[in-house]
Amino acid sequence: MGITKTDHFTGKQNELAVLAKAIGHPARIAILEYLMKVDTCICGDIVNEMPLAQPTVSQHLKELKNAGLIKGNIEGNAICYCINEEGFEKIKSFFQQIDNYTKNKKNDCC
Amino acid sequence: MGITKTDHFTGKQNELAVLAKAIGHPARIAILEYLMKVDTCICGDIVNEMPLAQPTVSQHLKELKNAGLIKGNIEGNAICYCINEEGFEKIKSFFQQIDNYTKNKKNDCC
DNA sequence: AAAGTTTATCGTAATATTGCAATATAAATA
DNA sequence: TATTTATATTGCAATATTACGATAAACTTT
Repeated sequence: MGITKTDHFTGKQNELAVLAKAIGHPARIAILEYLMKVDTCICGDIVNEMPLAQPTVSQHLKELKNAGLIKGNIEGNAICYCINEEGFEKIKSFFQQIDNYTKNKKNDCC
Repeated sequence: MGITKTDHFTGKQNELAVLAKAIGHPARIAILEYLMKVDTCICGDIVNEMPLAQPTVSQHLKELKNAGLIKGNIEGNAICYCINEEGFEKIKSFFQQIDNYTKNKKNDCC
């Protein structure tokens, strides 16, 4: 079908899935890494840094923004994108949960 | 196209993308949470806990296993699945990197 | 105003994902 | 050995994703 049955899962599970899914593409990871590297909002050359066509990069940026992992403002004829820490905060607790679990894990059969 | 241009990205970026993508589905998050909750390898009732048909759950388990997020052994006529901490270790450093960045972030225009 | 620059959107093709019914496989048990 | 139980695989339909050319939109510069 290709359609995810979100109705059957909790809001948190769906929210986390959206965030993880957004990270789940090498181009989007490369974009996030680039935004961290330059540490500035004059990011007009993201397209030049990517091995993808401009419309494709634009689409990936849109997805990152929709997921809440980056934020951006219009600045003249350039767009200013940067990391949105709020999005990452939401994922953090999930990984802390995993971390916590693995430290106290009792079973060891696998 | 639907095909990801993995060739143009680094091995790390692709590896991380695979892991994040595997987490990027509510059913797979629910499975991971369940495995943590029960903290045992007698996990034969994952299917009963999920609002999905048995073949669908089996497929999601397979994807989690392929990504290295869970591991499993055959135990009689039941399968023993549990969290594979190695997979999560690989993601951890990426989030630490993000965390580190947001703490020292200089720009604040967005 | 015209031309240039930069990013977004539209349309489309190719491939991937999701989900399930049907069936297969494999071990446990009667 | 036949039946039951539990998981995996196959095959398929519906939808989603990825990528890009063409074009639009919006601002800058000449």
